[in-house]
Amino acid sequence: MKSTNLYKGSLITIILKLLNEHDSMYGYEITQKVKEITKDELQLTEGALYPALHKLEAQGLLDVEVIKIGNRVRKYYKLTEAGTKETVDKLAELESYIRNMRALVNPKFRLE
Amino acid sequence: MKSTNLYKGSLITIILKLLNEHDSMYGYEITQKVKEITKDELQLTEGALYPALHKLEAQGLLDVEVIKIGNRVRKYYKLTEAGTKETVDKLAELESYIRNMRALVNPKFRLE
DNA sequence: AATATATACATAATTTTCTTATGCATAAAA
DNA sequence: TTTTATGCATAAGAAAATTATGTATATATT
Repeated sequence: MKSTNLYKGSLITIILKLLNEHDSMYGYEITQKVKEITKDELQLTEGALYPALHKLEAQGLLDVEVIKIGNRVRKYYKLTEAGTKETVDKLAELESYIRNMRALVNPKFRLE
Repeated sequence: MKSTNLYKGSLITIILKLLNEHDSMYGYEITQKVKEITKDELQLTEGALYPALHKLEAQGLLDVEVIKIGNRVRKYYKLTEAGTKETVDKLAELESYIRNMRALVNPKFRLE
C-alpha cells in the first residue's frame, strides 16, 4: 500500500472483496483494479500484496491456478468456500469500523 | 486497541479528534470516552495509548500539564496550534480513506 | 536497434504500530 | 480485606506494512 496509515490492516478485506466480486484475479490485476477504483489514491505495493495472497492461500481462503501467458506466468486466485464466508465477516468488520470511527470523529453520529 | 486489524493506524486520528473536541483530556479519560462512544466495541490499550501521547507531545502537537488529584497524578493533554492543524489533515485523510474503502467494497459507490 | 516502460512474479531487511505482559501506586467498593 | 477502578509507564514480541532488490518477458518509444 502507498497511502496514509489508515490503510494498514485493510489489505485482506480489499483482496477478499475484489475476488468476491470478480471471481478470479491475478496479483497484478488486483493492483491495477485498486488503482483504478481509487483513482490512484491507493497503490498496493507488491511487498504487501504477494505475501498477503500467499497467506490467504495457506489459510485455505484462496485457491490458486497457474496460467502461462506466452512465456510469462500468471497466478489466478479465487475464493474457496471458507474464503467466501471470511469475506462476509471482513465486510461486516469494515462497516463496524466505519460506524465507530464516524461516531468518534463526528458527534452527530453518536446516536442513542 | 482491542479490536480488528482495521483500527491499526487510526489511534492518532482518534486522539487528535477527541482533544480537538474536548479541549483538554488525560489518558485514562480518553480510554473511557472511546469505550463510551463505541459502546465497548473499541477499547484502547494503555500500551498503545501512552506511547502515542508521548509521541504526539514530542512532535509538538500536544502540550501536557501535570495535575495532582489528591496523591495521584494526572497528565492533561491539549492540542498545540500545530496539533490543531494536524487534526484537520488527519480528519481529511479519514474521510478519504472511508470514501475509497466504500468504493472498493461497494460497486454502487464507484462514481467517477 | 536500443532503451525505457509495463507486465508479473518473489523475497529479505527494516520500520511502524500494535498487543501482551508487567510494574508501580492510590482510591473506592464489596 | 480483597477486589475493582483509577492513573501512569515501559519492555518484549507479533503483525503488517514499506522499501529495496531480484528475475524475467512484452511492448513502446526514440
